[in-house]
Order: sequence, then structure tokens, then C-alpha cells
Amino acid sequence: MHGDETAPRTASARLLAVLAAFDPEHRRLGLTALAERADLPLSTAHRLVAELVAWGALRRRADGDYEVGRRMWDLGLLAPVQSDLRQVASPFLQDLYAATLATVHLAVRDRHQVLYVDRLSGRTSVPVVSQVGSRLPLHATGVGKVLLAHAPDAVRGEVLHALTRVTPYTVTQPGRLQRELDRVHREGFAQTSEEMSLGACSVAVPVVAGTDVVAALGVVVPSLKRDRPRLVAALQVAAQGIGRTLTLGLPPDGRRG
Amino acid sequence: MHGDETAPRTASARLLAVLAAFDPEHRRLGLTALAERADLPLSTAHRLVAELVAWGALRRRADGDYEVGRRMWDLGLLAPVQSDLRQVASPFLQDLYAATLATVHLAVRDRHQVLYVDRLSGRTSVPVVSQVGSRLPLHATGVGKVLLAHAPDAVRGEVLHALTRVTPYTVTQPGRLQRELDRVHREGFAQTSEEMSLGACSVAVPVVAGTDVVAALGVVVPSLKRDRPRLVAALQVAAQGIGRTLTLGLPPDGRRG
DNA sequence: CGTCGTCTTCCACCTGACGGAAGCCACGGG
DNA sequence: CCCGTGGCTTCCGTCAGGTGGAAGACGACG
Repeated sequence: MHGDETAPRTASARLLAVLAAFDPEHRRLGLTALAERADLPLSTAHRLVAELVAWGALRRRADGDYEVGRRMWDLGLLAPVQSDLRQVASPFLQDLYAATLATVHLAVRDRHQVLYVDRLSGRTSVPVVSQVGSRLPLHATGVGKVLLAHAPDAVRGEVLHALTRVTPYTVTQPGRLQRELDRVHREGFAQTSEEMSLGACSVAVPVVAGTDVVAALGVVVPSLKRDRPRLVAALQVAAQGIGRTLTLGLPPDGRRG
Repeated sequence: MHGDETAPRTASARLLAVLAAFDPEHRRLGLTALAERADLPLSTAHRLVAELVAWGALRRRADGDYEVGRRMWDLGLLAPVQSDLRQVASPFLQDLYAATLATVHLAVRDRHQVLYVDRLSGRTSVPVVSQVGSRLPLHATGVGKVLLAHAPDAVRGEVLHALTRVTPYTVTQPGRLQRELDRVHREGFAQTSEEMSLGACSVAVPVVAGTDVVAALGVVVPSLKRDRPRLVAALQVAAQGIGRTLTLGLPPDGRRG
């Protein structure tokens, strides 16, 4: 805590620091930038990077920069980030897209954020910020509100006390949001109107497997004017299909007594 | 090759060996199995795994097994495995799916195999083996044939001399396949009939950006009987859309003189 | 209560990682 | 043309920290 924080880092930690230097804002890095971000001497970074490249975790571009390699992609796909969920849901998302032609989202809660697990969008859909793998605040998106409504009290409490404003329409008053969440429970769906990005509205419903809300399913449209009932209906059909498939297909797993 | 292969492995190599122990057939591993697969003493594996877990690369399940963690997923998504391509293509794939209701594939060539980069399939589609991230032989799939037809001569030569049989209908005679590939060039599309899996036929077209074939786009259907012309037409529309978008949108990149 | 299989912890040895420094290369300005 | 600059690569002596055998804990089974 005093002055220089010498780095008693282990070899593995250094290697991981190199990997950690890559993030959505830094998909390509030169050796120097990489070393800087990983807080390593150039020569060390150089050697580590060489090993990672040899292994396939990183790739060297023609221009000399490094980027995450294909092997990481392979490994990433193994991560059970709801891989059952994704696999089961995929066909239902397709159908939902075909029925609505809206941007379709499948998301789960990751701590205090929404994590987008899958997304479909056609050429005619509203442009949206979300990307697969991206995280957004729980209180400003449709799927987020659904997940928040069904989150443990502790999480909900913490989130309610830190409502950031994203657009002029973002709900930032805890009381008002709480009432909205109650409504989500009563009516079975959540909606937003330009609370995350202007010109985009959304509706979302929970995906229930057994008795747990395991995900949220939502669509984004330019306006909710007249379509809401139809969208909600389509969403609920899809969500039920996913939930049912999950419940039937996957007993030997998350179960804990 | 003689007796014991002592492992002069570096620390990083050991860490990577642990990661490499995970593959699609081994998504969950106990410590012992993991150590075995990574060829490491238990205690070493134990320590490395602990570091990886701390970092988020692995996750410990309730039952004690390890699996790839969410952080790897995040990292994997950064891999530019055709991320431009995937992003650009996604809406076109949606439309193609909506138009055909068939399983839709987007694939690139990875050395001597097809690598599936994206896939859509509805509930009504034929079941297929491919998964996003999986690799299949070039000569037994529609997208594979397209990519093979446009591969460098060296690659094509090597592949033609090692045609494995997958089903009774797989083309395994180099001459015959070569003629098929010529036809792909002439007619602009490739097809298969139960050459990869019984009950599944496919049509595929190249995705051309500038003058290069950067990917292949294909659909899988139960039978080609009457639909082929329609499917080919739909595929070509989508492929052209993708190609055009890629060509327009991404000059400051792959360009090499 | 012993046995077996699996996981966890410990620690003395010694390997192989570390990183400063020097070399290399391409570029650009004087 | 020559030198300065910035970014990358290579080298090698030192010694931090990784290694792995062994012993201990845990839990399941009979």
C-alpha cells in the first residue's frame, strides 16, 4: 500500500496478464502497448506473447499487431456460458425472429448486469447497442428488468441504489423502478421505451425452467405503439418452449439439494 | 520416439496444457483426469488450476469438476474469427433462414477443414452434425466443396489425396471430386447428397469480397428434389449482399500488397 | 473401521523464467 | 546520406519462484 507495488506475480499470472490486456476496446495491440497494459517489461512480454502465438492463443497480424487467436475462440465456445441454454434456445429464437422480424435477445444476469448470450437481428431491425458477450445495466433494458425482477433481494437492493442515467428516459428513481418490477411479476413481461437508446423500445419475458428464472428473452422494436400484445404473445410462446425443453432435457446438472 | 519423452516444458506451456485438456469431448474434468490429460503431476496441475480458477479462465463446478469459465468466453468472442464476417453476415443469414427455413451455415476454410463460423437452424430443420466452432472435412460438405474449389492449388492437391469416407455416398475418388470442383467454378454453387450424413443434402455458394472467396454460405435440407434452383437463388442473393457489404465496409484491413 | 480414490498442502531443491542491455530494422527529417 | 527515433528481437547471468514427491485430509464404500 505504500509507494511501489512490486509485482510478486507468478509466471502464470504474467501469462494471464498478457491475455487480460485484450478487451473489447483493445482487440489489437502492438508489443509495446501490450507490455504496457500487462505491466511487463518488453522482453518478458515478447517471450510470453511468442509462446501464446505458438500455442494459438494469440495471432500475429500482417501489420505486426497481436490479436486473440482462433484457439481461444474454440476454447471460449466450450465455456458453459449457458451453452445448454443457448443450444436449446437457438431454434426458438429463429422462429421468434421469423415471426417478428425484430432484434431478438437472449440474456442472463451476470452479477449486476445483463449479459447478452445470444442475439439475432435482421437487416430491417432497429440498430441496438447490445452484442453477444456484452453487458449492460439491468435497469435500462427490457431483459434486464425481467432479470432484476427475479433476482435475489440483495442484488435488487444494490442495483436500485445505483441507477445510472443512460438516456433522458432512463428510470433512475428506485421507487418507480421497484413499482415497475412489481408489475413485471404481476403481468409477466417488462418493457422499456428509449431508456437504453433513443428510438428503441423493448419487451421482454422471463424464461422459466422448473421454478427458476434462468434467462430473459426480449425483442427490440422502433415503437411499441400497437404491436405490444402480439410481441408479448410471441415471446411467451418462445420462452415457454425454451423453458419446457430445458426442464425436460437437463435434470442431471444444476440440481443442488 | 524412444521410451520416455521427458517434458522440458516451460511454465507457460504447462499452463496452456491445462487449458488444452479441455475440448468438445472433455468439457468437464476432475483434477485427476485433467492432470492426466495435461501430462502433469497432480500437485502441479492443482496449483495451475487454482490460478486459472482465480483468474476466471476455469470454473469449479459444485461437483468438483472443472470447466472452461466465462472469462474465456469473453476472450473467445474477441477473436477475430471472421468477426467482421460474422457481424456483417448475421442479418443476411437471418433473412436466408426466414426465406428457406433450412439450416443455414456460414463457414470458412481452416487449413484442410471447414470451420463453421455461424449456424442457424430452426425447430423444423434437418438435424445436422455441424456446430459453430466445429470442423468437418472439406470434401463431404457443401460449403466445404465451395471452399475447396477456391482454395490454393497446394491445399486442393493435398486434400484430394486424402479423401476419407464418411457415408456410403461420400465422394472419395480424386478425379470425380476434381470434376465436381470444376463444376462449382462453372455453375457457381456446390451440392452434396447424404455425403456427410444420411438424410441431409446441401447447397452452398461462395461469398466473394473484392476478388477473394472469403467464406461459403450453405443450406442443409432433407432433399434437393425440387427446391434446388430456389435455394441457389436465395443463397446467391444473400452471398452477394454479404460480399458487397464486406467490400464496401472494410478497406482498412486485410489489404496486403 | 480399514481401504481406496481423489483432492489438498507442504517444502527443499534447482530449473528455467526474468529483464536489463545491446542489437536490429524501418522510417523520416535534416 | 547520415543519424535519431521508435518499435521489435535476441542474449545471457542471476536467482526468484516453480516443481513434484510425499504426506495428510477427506469421503465413499463395504
